[in-house]
Amino acid sequence: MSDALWAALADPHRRAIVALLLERPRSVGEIAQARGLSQPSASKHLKVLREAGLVRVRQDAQRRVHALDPAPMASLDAWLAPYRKLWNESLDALGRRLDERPDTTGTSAPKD
Amino acid sequence: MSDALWAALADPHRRAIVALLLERPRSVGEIAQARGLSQPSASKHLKVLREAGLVRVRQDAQRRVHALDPAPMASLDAWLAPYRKLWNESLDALGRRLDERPDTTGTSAPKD
DNA sequence: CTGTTGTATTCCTTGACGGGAATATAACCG
DNA sequence: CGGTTATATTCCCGTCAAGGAATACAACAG
Repeated sequence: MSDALWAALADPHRRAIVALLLERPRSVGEIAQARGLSQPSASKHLKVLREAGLVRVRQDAQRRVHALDPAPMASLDAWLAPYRKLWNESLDALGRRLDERPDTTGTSAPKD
Repeated sequence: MSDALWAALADPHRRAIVALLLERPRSVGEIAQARGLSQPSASKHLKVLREAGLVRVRQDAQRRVHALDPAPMASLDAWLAPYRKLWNESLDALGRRLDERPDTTGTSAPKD
């Protein structure tokens, strides 16, 4: 449950990279092109992901093939676990309430 | 999958607040004291959590009692789902995944 | 209305983060 | 060896978020 993990995933580009690597390992160049990033930018983001333990590198000639390491995700899942119970109850209750009363129960809608 | 949600949870103080609210709803002052935050700081963090939809507020006299709304956590869970498969399948298979591309490099020992 | 409590907001400063350009490093090929 | 490809790193800069102090605002008690 390191801060580094959260910080790494807080960036949309990095989440996109992680999603890319979910499909298959890719080189830095592939990632940069796929996400429309400059090469240095991709390299830097990958460094953050590496240091968060989310990604591992294998060297293939001049290429550096990055692969997802889903292990840290498990700690996210563990962190999420206590809340999971809650939202199951909440959604359940909400559904019931909505069935009974079609009313705006301030569920969310962050208006601004 | 709003960035606001990730940004809100990227901060350790805010994760701590969320954990506090998992136990029971609390007023701003209680939260500030429990986490050793100044009152303005607590108020600001709670605002971020509110705007991320993670917290809802009920007014009790002059107090503002904040309660956790676990619903947004569900989107985190959904985001996590594809990765959950990976680490559930078998962590042993990770090594195989990393060596997915057959090559002459016989060094399979994971570095880092 | 006046004072008091609880909370929100503003102002300011500081440090971290991300992007771009240029450059450095590494691995390969001839 | 020199040259080429792939990636990493550095430097600079604009932006943004967080913290502290002071203040504004809201709800209540009398």
